[in-house]
Formats: sequence, C-alpha cells, structure tokens
Amino acid sequence: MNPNVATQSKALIEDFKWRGLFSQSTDEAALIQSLAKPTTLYIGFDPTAPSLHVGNLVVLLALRRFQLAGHIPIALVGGATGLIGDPSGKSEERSLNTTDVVAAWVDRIRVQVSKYLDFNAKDNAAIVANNLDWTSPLSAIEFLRDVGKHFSVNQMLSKDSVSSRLEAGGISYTEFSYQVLQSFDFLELYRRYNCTLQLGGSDQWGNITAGLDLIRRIESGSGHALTIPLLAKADGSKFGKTAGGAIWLDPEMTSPYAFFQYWLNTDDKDVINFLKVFSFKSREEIEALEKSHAENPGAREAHRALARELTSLVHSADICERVEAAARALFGQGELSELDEATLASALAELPRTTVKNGEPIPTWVDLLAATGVVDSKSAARRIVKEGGAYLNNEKISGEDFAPSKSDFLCGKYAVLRKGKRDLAAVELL
RNA sequence: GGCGGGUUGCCCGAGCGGCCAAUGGGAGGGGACUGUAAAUCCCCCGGCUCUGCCUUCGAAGGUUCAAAUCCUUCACCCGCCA
Repeated sequence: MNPNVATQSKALIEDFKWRGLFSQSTDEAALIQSLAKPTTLYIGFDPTAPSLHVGNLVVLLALRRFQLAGHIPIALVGGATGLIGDPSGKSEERSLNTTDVVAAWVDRIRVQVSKYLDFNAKDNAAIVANNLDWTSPLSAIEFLRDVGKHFSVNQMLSKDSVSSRLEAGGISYTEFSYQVLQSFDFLELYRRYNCTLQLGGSDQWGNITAGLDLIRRIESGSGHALTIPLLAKADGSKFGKTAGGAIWLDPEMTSPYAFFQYWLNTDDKDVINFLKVFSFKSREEIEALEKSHAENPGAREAHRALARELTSLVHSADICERVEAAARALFGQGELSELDEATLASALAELPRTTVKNGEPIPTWVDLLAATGVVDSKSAARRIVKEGGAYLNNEKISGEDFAPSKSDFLCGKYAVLRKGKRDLAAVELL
C-alpha cells in the first residue's frame, strides 16, 4: 500500500477544491476518512460520439488525479447506458444510435480512456469496464424485479434530470430509466471491485446518489459521491466548442495543431482556471504562472504552458513540439521566405492542405482556399477575399481572380494561404 | 386508439399564396485596434460558371400563372383524454 495515501487524502480533497474541481460530495468528513486507504472509484463515459472531447477531459483527469494519489480508478464505458441516453443536462430527448454504432464507439473510447490511466501500477492498477457486460445478460423481468423494485417513482421524478424535462416538454420511459441503469452500474462495481466512490459532472449528482441508495438497500453498503462543476468560460460560451464543432481528443477529428491552437487561444480570463482544472502542475507552479501572466499578459506564458502540457498529454511530447514549431515558424515575425525548406515543409505538414500538379494551370486562389478547407465553400472564399481577409504568404491580396504564379511558391514548392488572423493552410506544388 | 399543437437556414425563432434565399436574436466569420487575448466599432453570414442562375422552409405528391405559406398522404416530436 502506498504509505502516503493516508496523509494525502485530505490534501487531495483540498487540492480539488482549490482547482475548482469540487462541486459537492456526500458527507465530506466521512469521504476523507474513507480515502485514508486506497479506494476504488469510478467515472462513467457514455459513447455519444466516436471520440471523447476536451470537456470529458475534466473528469477523466480527475480520475487520474485519484490514481496518482494512490486510489484505484475504474473507467466505465457505457456500452449499455450509451444505448439509452442520459437525460441529465439535456433539454430534450435524444435520438437513439444503433447498437452497431454504439459498439464501435465503445471500442474507440475504451482505448482513449485507457491512455490517461496506469494499468501497470503495482497496487492500484486501473480497470476499464463496460456496463453492457452485466446489463445485457439481465432479462427484463429480472431487471424489473431485482433492480426496479428498489426504486420509487416518486423519487425518480424528483431528480433534477427528470423534473426539468417534465417541465420542458417530456421524457420517454427509456431516458427516464437511465438513472436506474446507472445505479445498477454502481451496485455492480461495488460488488465486483468494492467500488465505493463515484465521480461525475455536477449534473450527475442525482444519478450517483440514486446508486448509493441502491447499494444501501440491496447490499447494506455505503459509498460516496463527488461531483465536479461543469466548466464555465468567462464569457459564458460553452467550453470546448469552436466554429468547427467540439475539440476532440482523436487526432483524426481535431488535428494536434488545432488542438494546440485551441488552448493557446484561451481567453486571458480563463487561462489560470484552465491550468487548475487540466494541468497536473503544482499549486506553486500555477501560482507562479498566474503572477507572470498578470505582469505580462502579452507574453502568454500561461497559455503556452497550458497548450504544451495538454498537447503533450493528449498527443505526445514529440507531436507537441512539432506543432509548436510549426506555429512559431508560421506566426513568427520573420519573413516566410526566409524559412528553409525543411522548416517550412514540417510546419506546413501540420496544416490543412491542397496540392497542385506542376505543369498544370494554377487555379485561382479562391479555388485554392476552398480546396484546403479553411473556408466552407467558394462563396465563402470569395467573401473573405472581398473583405480583405485573405493572405498569400502573409501578404494581403485582393481580387477574386488572382491566381498565384510559380514565383509565389516558396522554395518553389509551397504557398501559405491564410484566412483572417490565424487560419492557415498550405498549397503544395507537386 | 381519439382529439389538438408542432417540424423554417449552425441554434432560437418570425413569416402564413406573389414584394422570400426568407424579419429578428444568438453563435460564427472578416476588417480596424491589439498580444494568434478580451472589450469596442464597422462589415459579412445557402450554393454556383455570381449584375444572373440554382437548390432550400420534415418527406413525397397535388392545387395555382405563382407555395415556406393552401390540399392529401407519410414520418417524427409534443400535449390532452380514457
């Protein structure tokens, strides 16, 4: 057993509070006491997309924090619950995904989640579970008799996730049942692994406490709930979303370059909070960054630290270095034409691109812009040009009919297209 | 099963036979100012072979010179009744 666990338990909770990761918990003193020895805890992730996104990272990293503190983390992938749909935090009924789709997503998410946990830890190796394993063998009759009997509809109706939906227009029996399934998960994990703590976003409180009730009723056992506030941005907009949609952890869905840029462009007002929530830096380190940020916000040291740590964690240190070097080259004060070919090539490798065959006529740059995907359509490309927001090799050029000539290709090979301040793309002459 | 309401562009939401690519708000985008930040101001925001043309208002048919707007059927959502 990790000898530090006992002394760490109070510090762990204090650290969560300081980081803004503590929304509410069941009896806090009792929780701290139970954490004095290695505790098995879990968080569930429902497969609602082919990848997790940065929003999921908040709780996933919280699970990691617990493991680092000596506890045993279970990442539960919701192969069953993902088929049902959690009404928590949703204002309307969701359409169901097919079982094939959900199964495929489960596989991908299991792999993703595993990346943040340690499965080789000596005393507290992580566990990944899928709630389909214990849900699918259960017959409807068994479920209703053995599990359903312990639930009072009155109580179920009073849960926020249900009552708000009743007011907002309605809820299906399917989604209404979600809390029962999640409770059953907690019960099963309690039985199988003596899992006594469930973490979740603050909208999960009702589901988690329902599970605790079930454990008490059936097994006369006790456990704890700890919820984490939903991450809010200073300007009120939704965290983790951009024009292009969510910021995904999957590099195929959000390129590491875009991922790094997302963090680098964090609002000043949010950056310290984000460091607390996402970073594994110590309080001292973060406070030092806070100080330097306050003194010279333009240097964006805190932003850079945030972007680096997360890109390294989610992708890799190597990839992080590459995309950062690319950004440095492309955003640098220096002339693009002064970059050597190798630097240029590796920087551009991180960007969306299109190619032109040597010898063939070079299309107008409206066509090129559209082809790289930095704009959605040729109309959009025209619009940008008209508005003076299009650049070739960092030079603003107007005129929709403009077509780059060979001499515009740096090192004879590459042209850098830019939309607005920071949306870059490459054209490669083959 | 019956009765009633609904389905409009990324989201919310007007329009209720021609003046509709469709009012307004939000989100988003560009410019200026800056620090690849925020705030602010100006502009834009279906597509294309772009002074015009094409495709959109849940789906498919129909009425009409003309439909997002009227009719029919279908799908989905919501409410109420038993």
